[in-house]
Order: sequence, then C-alpha cells, then structure tokens
Amino acid sequence: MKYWLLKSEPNLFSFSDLKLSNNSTDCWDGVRNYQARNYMRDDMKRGDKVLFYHSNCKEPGVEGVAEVTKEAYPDYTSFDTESRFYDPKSTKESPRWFMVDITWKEAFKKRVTLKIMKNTPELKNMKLLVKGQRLSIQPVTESEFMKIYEMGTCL
DNA sequence: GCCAACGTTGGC
DNA sequence: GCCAACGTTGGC
Repeated sequence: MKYWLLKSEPNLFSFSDLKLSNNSTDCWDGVRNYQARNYMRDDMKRGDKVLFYHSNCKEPGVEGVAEVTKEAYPDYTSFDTESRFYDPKSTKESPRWFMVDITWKEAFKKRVTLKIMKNTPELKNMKLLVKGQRLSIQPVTESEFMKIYEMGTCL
C-alpha cells in the first residue's frame, strides 16, 4: 500500500464536500500536470491512503484521510468542450489525462496545519515543504503518513 | 494582492 | 533543442 497527499482548494472542493458526495466518493478530475498524472496512472492503487490537504486558503493543512477506491481511468472532462478542463489533444481513442476515485474516510480531530508540519522534525523531508514544490499529487512515506495521522487524531 | 517558483508553449 | 514569454500555483 502506498500513501499520498492530494491538494485541493477548499473554496472549489473541500474535504467536507467529499464527505457529502455520493457514497462520499468523487473522481479526482482536472489534473493537468504530467508528473501528477503519472502518479495517478501508474502508481495509485485501490486501498492507497490519501492525506487530503487544503491549499490556497486561510489556514493550509491536512484535513483528514481518504482512500483510493478506483484506479486510473480517462478523465472525461478532457473530452468535454464545455469543461474548463477541456483539452483538444486528449481524445477517447488516446486519452491524455486520467483520474482516480477517492472516498472520504476520516476527518482529523484537529487540522494538521502547514505551519505545524514545518515545525515537526520528522516531516522535514516532505515534498510538500520543499520550497517551490507545487505538485498537487505527492507521494508520502509511511512514517510521514503515520506521524501526520497521529498528530491529527490524538488530542 | 503580491510575487517566487515552476511548467508549458512556440518561434527560431 | 534552446529559451523567452506567458500562465499557474500557492504561501504570505
């Protein structure tokens, strides 16, 4: 099993939006970065754990845990001329972009903020904390995941 | 709203 | 294949 961190802007799609979705599940559409796509398409497996991170908001941080429930399949928004994610270079015969489904699992008792993560020595190697790192899908090590989980669930 | 860092595009 | 110009991300 692998561990991931997914970023989302809460004013567009928040962790509670995921919870309120059908079966608390949603497709992770709109990823238009090749490295992030490759992670989804090649490495994300059913059952992988996901840290759901809120970015570009007042208090950025990890809100809770989700799980990959469907492995990569073509991102149909890339075929939709009405979608803001439309990409004329992506076709049904040869899809360029992919998405996975993720399912809401558990909200943290307290949000693990970016600020706290920066001050946690065990997390100092996290990709998230590297300056200039903007990838919206990042692998997380097991020990990083466990540390963040512990910080989010222990009072 | 600012701006640094990064990715993509397209002319050459 | 280089690289300038442009667009986006995301913390602050």
